[in-house]
Amino acid sequence: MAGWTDLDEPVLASATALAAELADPIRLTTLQLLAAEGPHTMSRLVAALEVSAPRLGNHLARLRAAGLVDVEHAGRHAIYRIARPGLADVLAALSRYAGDALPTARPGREVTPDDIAHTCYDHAAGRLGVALLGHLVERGALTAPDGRGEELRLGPDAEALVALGVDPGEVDASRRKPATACLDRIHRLPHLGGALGARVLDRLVEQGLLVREEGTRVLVVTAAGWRDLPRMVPGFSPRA
Amino acid sequence: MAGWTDLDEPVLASATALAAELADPIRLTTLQLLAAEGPHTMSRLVAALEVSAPRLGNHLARLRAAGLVDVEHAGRHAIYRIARPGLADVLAALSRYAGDALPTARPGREVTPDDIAHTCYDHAAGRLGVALLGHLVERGALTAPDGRGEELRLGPDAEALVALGVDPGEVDASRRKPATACLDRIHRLPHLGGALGARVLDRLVEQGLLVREEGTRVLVVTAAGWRDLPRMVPGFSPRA
DNA sequence: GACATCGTTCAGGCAACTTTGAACGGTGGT
DNA sequence: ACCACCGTTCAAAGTTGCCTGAACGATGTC
Repeated sequence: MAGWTDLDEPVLASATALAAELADPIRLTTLQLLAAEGPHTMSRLVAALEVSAPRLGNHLARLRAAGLVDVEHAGRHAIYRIARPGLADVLAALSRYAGDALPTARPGREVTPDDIAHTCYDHAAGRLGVALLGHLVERGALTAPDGRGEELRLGPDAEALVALGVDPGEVDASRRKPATACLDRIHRLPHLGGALGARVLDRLVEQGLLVREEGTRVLVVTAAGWRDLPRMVPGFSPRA
Repeated sequence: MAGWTDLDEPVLASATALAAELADPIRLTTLQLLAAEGPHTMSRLVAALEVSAPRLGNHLARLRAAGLVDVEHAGRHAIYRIARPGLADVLAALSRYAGDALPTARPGREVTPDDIAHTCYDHAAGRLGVALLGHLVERGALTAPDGRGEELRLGPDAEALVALGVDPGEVDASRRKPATACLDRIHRLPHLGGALGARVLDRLVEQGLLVREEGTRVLVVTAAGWRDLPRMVPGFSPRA
C-alpha cells in the first residue's frame, strides 16, 4: 500500500506538480494574466512581462506539458489560454494568502493608502477594486470570466450596481467594453475595469467616499468612505 | 518601476515562495495533515509519513523559515501546527483542482466506486465524506477547524444534521470525540470522522442510500442514493 | 521571391534543491 | 548518573531546474 507521501497517489502527484508550476514568477504571472484578462498571444505576453521570447517560450512549453494552458495557432500568432477555468480559484487562494501573510512576515510593513485604493487608468484598483469585482460577481451583477475567452459580462441581477449608485443602462458601452477584469499589479487579483469600472469610480467620488489625490494615483478613502464602503462592498474591510 | 515578474513585488514573491513550499510531496502532505487534523508532534508525523527524522526535519525547517508552521516545544516533543488558518483555503483549492484535473490529464482514468465513497474505520470517506464535511460546515452544523488547535466542533445550527436523519443529541460523545476532521487519503481533503461521522454513515445505510460491500471498504451508492444524496449533500454530484 | 516577424527548440553552463549519514544538545525515565 | 529517546543541524553527493544564445520552421508582407 502506497504511503501518504508516495507520488503514486494521483492527486498528490498532480497537486505537487501544479504547485511546482506556480512556483516561478514568470509562470505564475502568465497564468494570473490569462486567468484575469483572458487569452493573450505570446507576443503580447512577451511585451507585458518584459522577458525574452525564448525564456517565456520555455515556460509556456512547461505549462503546456502540465496541461495548465491551451494553445491555438492563428496564422503566425499563438494564442494562449487557461486550460481549465477552475485554475482561477487556485490562483485567487494563493494570492489572497500571500497578500494576507505579508504584514505578518515583514513586521515593518504597513498597509499603505496605495494598497487600499488607487486609480488604474480611470477605474479603481487596489483592495477596493478587487473587492468591488468580487462583490458584483457574487451578487450576480456580473458574470465571472473563465480565463478561456469567456469575458466579464453584465449579469442578470443589477441590484448590486444600483446600490452603488450606478444605473447599468447609463454605462457607455459603445466605444469600449462595458466591463473588463484587469489584473491588479499589487494584489495579483482581478479588479473591475472598463466603462463600468470608470462609472463606478466616478459615482463613489461624487458621493464623497473617495478623493483623488492630486499628482498621484492614490485614492484616499474619506471618513464617510470608511463608514459606508465596508457595508456597500462586502469584502472591503479596514482590517488593520 | 518594477515589472510584472519582478520579485520585488511583495505579493508575487510571497506567492511563488508559498507555491515552492507546496511543491514537495512531504511538505504538502505535512501541511495537509496539520490543516485537516490539527497539531501533530514531529514523531507522529514521522510515523504517519514513513520518512526518516532528518528528512522530515529539513522540510519542517523550511516550512518554519517560510512562516507556514509554528512550533511549540513541550518537554522533548515538538508540536507543529499551521501558522495561519487561511492556509487551509489554499490547500483545499489545490487539492480540488488536482482532483478535478486528473480525469482530463489521464484519459484512461475512470472514476472508481472507491473514489466516490468508501469506509475509513467506521465513517465515510471519498468524495461523499469530503462533501459531507463541507456541507455541514457551510450550513453551520459544524465549526471548521483552523488547523492550529481549534478542533472541529458542533455548530449553532443543527438543521442540516436533522435533514440527514441524525439527532445531534443522540451522538455518543462520551467515549470519543463527537466530530473530527480526517484527511482523505485519495482526495487530500478533510472528511467527517468521529462519533458523528459514524452515526451519519449508519443513518445513510439504514435509509438505503448506501450499501457496505462485503469484504472491501467500498460503499456502493444505491439508485436511491444517486437520486437523493446530491440533494441532501450539495457538493456531492455525480459529475461524470 | 526576398524579407521581417513570430514562435519554438536545443545544448551549454550555472544555481538551487533534496537526500543521506553522522553527529550534537536536550529531555525524561530508571 | 546513566541511558534511551526526541528533535535538530551539518556537509557531501546527486539531481533537478533555469537562463542564455543560437538556430530553425512557419507565416505574412513588400
